[in-house]
Amino acid sequence: MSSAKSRPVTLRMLADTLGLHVSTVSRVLNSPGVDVERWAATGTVARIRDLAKQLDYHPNPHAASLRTARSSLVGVIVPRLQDFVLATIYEGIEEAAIENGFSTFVTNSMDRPENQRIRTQMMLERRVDGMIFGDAHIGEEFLDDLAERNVPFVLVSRGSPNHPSVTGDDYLGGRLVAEHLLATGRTDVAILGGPRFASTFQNRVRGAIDVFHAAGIQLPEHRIVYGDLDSRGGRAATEEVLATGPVPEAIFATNDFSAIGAFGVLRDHELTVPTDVALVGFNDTPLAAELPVSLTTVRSPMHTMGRRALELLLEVLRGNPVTSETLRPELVVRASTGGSSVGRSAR
Amino acid sequence: MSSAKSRPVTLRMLADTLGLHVSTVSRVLNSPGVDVERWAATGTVARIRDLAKQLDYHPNPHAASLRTARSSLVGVIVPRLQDFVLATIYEGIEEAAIENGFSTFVTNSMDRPENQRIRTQMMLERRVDGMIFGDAHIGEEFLDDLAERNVPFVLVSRGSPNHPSVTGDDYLGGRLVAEHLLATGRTDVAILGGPRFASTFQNRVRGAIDVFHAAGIQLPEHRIVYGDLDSRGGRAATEEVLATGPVPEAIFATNDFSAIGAFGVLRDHELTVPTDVALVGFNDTPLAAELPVSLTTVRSPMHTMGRRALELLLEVLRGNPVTSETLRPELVVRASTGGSSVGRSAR
DNA sequence: GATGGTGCTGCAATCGATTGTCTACCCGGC
DNA sequence: GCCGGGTAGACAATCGATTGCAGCACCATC
Repeated sequence: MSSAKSRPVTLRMLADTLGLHVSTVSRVLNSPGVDVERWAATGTVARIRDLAKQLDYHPNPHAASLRTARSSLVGVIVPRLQDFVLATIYEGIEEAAIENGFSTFVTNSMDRPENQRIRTQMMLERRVDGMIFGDAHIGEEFLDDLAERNVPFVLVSRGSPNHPSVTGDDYLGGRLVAEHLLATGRTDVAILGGPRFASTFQNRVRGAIDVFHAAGIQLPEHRIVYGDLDSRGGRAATEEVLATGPVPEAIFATNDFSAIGAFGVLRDHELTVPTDVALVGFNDTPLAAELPVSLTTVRSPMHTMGRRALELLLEVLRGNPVTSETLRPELVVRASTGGSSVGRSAR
Repeated sequence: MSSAKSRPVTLRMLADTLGLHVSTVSRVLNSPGVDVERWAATGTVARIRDLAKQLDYHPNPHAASLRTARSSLVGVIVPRLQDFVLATIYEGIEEAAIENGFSTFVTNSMDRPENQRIRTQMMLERRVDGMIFGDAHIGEEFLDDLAERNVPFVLVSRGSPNHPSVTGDDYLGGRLVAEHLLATGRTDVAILGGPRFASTFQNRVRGAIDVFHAAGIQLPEHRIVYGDLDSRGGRAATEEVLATGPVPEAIFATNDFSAIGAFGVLRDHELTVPTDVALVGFNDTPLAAELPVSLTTVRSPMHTMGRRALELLLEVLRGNPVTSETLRPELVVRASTGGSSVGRSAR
């Protein structure tokens, strides 16, 4: 009745129906384009290829991986896929993986080192060819261990001095924000600084601080609040800013989600953006442009970052030397710093 | 110098160093708990297990899959991982997969049927044991084809009459919203209805319409706008609502992101939420609670939905009969319909 | 006419685990 | 002394593809 789940076509089936040996068929199907002539007569090549197409042959990846000890699999670990930024980076990774005949496993570490370890272990047991980490912690020795065990990997989004990575230029991003704020006349600025273990946030903060410093402005300690930066965390951090000092002229939220939380708090305190307080986010997520008061932010090439990370990993897998890459961010000025009074995207 | 990437431990190594046969070792390591006694003497079992632990043995999944024709892999296709809702569902899927010794591949279809086909094909070539689709389209024959080819799969989030699925009760969700709006005195309501091919949105709309209808209210056609519902789409849809009729008393945005777009448009038109227009979203994403005016919405158990979908798939894989499941949503009343004037979450 | 390519294809080992079938041994019972 | 029946474990085939090594035919060259 039901077209039984017919066993997949194997190399042997092809070989037998063609009266050839599996090895011949294998070589022909694995040789790209022209240099297949090296392995079989033109007619034979055609017959093999035709039959393979006709029967919809696809090699069993488990058999191939068993033999070659390569799996064309990469493991990806991110803090959290719910985070738009990481989801986008992953989309880039996955897209590039497909283009290169690779497949990816993703999992969340929730930024907890023990998860990172366990999940990495699981992926290695699955015999992935390499790993991509989006959740590197500053000063962690885990990555060094892995490198010592010769596990191929690259970092994305967050960097680490001794390992190849693809990141945004967060330091520059931070500088751009600070310069924009200075240029629009705000010198009393609070920063929602994100977790201390993430290079992204720390570099953004450093960039901003350096610019202010160069302008002769020293941000007092209570103006920088560290902590988790989802929209909830942004709310908490902003409350803290308002609780520990006078209302600042501007708030630099080092990601867009925390900016949304900040918006809410400011509104609760009957403070208007941008007249009472200017607000800047980071990442230019789609929401930034669509908020009631559109958000000034820094656009970072998240998708590209993911793509490049995968491509870098491929280089590592090929045994080629690689160097870390830094992608250039771009300031997007909108209404929340008085850029354009319309609540529309500037795109 | 560098601790060479020592070849992984194999069954044969264990067997040889213990002076046993691989088959014995295999059986012992694969037998759970007690009935291992069937295969080897107590002492032998201990020796095998100890050595396996000591050498950190992990079976080569490719070898096992080749032999057993099972991979413990599942493929997941979602419209887009950037979408918080789908990302959360996927997190649930992945979590449950890990607990059951499975691994998952995810990919985006961007809701385009040809992508769905191609990506599914790729996953089948990777020899996944089953598939989970989060992007079912109403009236599409692709899933029927797959079912006919005996590919095990389940649907999640969006349902389809003839295939097992785990969904939220979107119809009920729609009803809850409409009842709440009626109860708070709004009868002229516009609905941002989402794409027509997605059961989720369509059921939410139907639920709302049915309630109004039962109350003797017939929503005019121009009050329901269909189309993509990211924050950008929500903006466009809301503009259309305002352009094609008088300002409604309430807007039911069938997901939270479109509600954010709606917020922006209303603000541009100098309309206040909830006094001029009430606003309701759907999904209760974290942003909903943190918006300047916190958003009334419907909480749907996204994470659980993902978990159940994977568990359902496992039942299918075991050959057990399964029935679709519907998870109960919950109305969360906040400031955007006048529920609580504070911009805080009610949590 | 022997030698040596070269062009095409076959042989067989191998990757690591799973699993149906067999065997050797021990024990008790008659 | 022989038989039946466990127990503890070994043997060997198998999954499907990859790849080093031959082998053979045919032609050209010296």
